[in-house]
Amino acid sequence: MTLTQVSCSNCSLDNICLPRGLSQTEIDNISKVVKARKTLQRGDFIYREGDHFKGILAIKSGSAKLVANDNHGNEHILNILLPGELLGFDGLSREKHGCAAIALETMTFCILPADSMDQLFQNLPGLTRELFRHSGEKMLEDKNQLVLSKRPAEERLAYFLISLSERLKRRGFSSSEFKLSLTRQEIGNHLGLALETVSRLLKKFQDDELIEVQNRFIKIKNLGLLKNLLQPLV
Amino acid sequence: MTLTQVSCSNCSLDNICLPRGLSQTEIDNISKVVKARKTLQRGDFIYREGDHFKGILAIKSGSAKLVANDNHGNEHILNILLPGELLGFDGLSREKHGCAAIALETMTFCILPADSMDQLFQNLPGLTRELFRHSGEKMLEDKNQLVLSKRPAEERLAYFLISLSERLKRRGFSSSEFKLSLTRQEIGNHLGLALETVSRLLKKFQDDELIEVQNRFIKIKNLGLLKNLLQPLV
DNA sequence: CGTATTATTGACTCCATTCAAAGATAGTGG
DNA sequence: CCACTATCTTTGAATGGAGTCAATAATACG
Repeated sequence: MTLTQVSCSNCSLDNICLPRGLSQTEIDNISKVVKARKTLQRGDFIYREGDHFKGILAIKSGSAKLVANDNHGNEHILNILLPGELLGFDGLSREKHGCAAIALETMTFCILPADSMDQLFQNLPGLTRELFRHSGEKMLEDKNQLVLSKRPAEERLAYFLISLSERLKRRGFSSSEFKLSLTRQEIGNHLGLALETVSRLLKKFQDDELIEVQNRFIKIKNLGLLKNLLQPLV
Repeated sequence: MTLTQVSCSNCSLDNICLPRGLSQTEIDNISKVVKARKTLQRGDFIYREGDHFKGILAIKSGSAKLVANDNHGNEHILNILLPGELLGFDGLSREKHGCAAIALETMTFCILPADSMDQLFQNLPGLTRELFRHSGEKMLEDKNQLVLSKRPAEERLAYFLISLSERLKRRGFSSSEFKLSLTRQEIGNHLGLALETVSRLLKKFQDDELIEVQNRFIKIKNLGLLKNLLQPLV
């Protein structure tokens, strides 16, 4: 993979990515060390479990999944990452990645290289705080997922759809219509459900006129009712 | 609660707490801002959900639980914290705590105050890295829990016992005999199981001579066999 | 010593899984 | 462009693991 210099100040993600809330000088400083990698295709590894930590990544376009493997060869999809979101934190503590990141579709991303991070900590306390903020945010999401994992199948799937919708909205995409770049298998894996259960529930949601499903395209028809399904959460 | 000045350099937790791997000068710098709070009792709140973030805490003695509440009044125990472990990260991103922390038994802790953190980031990149390391560590644990939440009851309980044992060992406590400061209810809540299931499984583990249970005292008799139960994990 | 909380044990029920088979979709090469 | 294949999705029927309900026993606590 080749690296190219990027400019954060004219990036289309400027106010949803790292620099959010930083001064122009600070952004210029970041620009100096941020690199962009070229395009990946569905199934390509962004990094593998055990890979040396090379930095925090920001998704510019496309999406990715974080995957942990147990020693029976089962994949566990821990997280889905959308444009403007950061990944790589799983490599922060041990210099090695604790799980793999895999492209779900054609995607591009930027890198905040590990070797310049210490220097950034010293020069840009604002960035440091922002990174902590982001990592705290990720932890809260994990907590939510953990609470969710104890809830019945219907709630899990409803929450999954709502959460995707809200995250897409936050990034300026349509929150009511989107394409899932995941198979039923992958959704089920992520939520701890059998793929058949996912299929049945999507059908049920459609029958109840909460959503419209066309293969991997989802149209949310009644967000209110969908949210009612997870009354007990949040 | 009253705060008192502490010295990190002669703390009994010196090499398992924050300062691990920092220079003497750096430790002295931390000492200047770290405060200690007085003793809490079982059931006391360390902080509540929604409380303003006041800093990262380090447990000196005793244990605590992190609890999230859904809006039906159900508690969800997200994590158990042991001596030498850090908490408070859930308040880092939004300046407000995302969950509550409650003492499980008599306990004491130190505080790295929020208002001195920016200053520390600038002066002590080593500490910043250490904090990131710790927060990354916590995220890996969360990932493990997430993977675990999809596994059958037996594996979840086995993993819970093994994980406690290993964490206690790392901190210099006995890894084969310890007191659970949790009720069956709380264990079940944490693992997403009914309290009856926890009771039945502890009995089963005892019948299989993996452990010895005496109320809340646990003695691990055959760690190897216990670990076999979770072949598929880690 | 008596009361409240916590733990054990059994019987029954149900949600989600597994197994199985058929149908739809996407991608490939002739 | 169509046929062919691999992959993914839907749907039904049967099974089982863990939950719920209920009653008793043990422990902790004032």
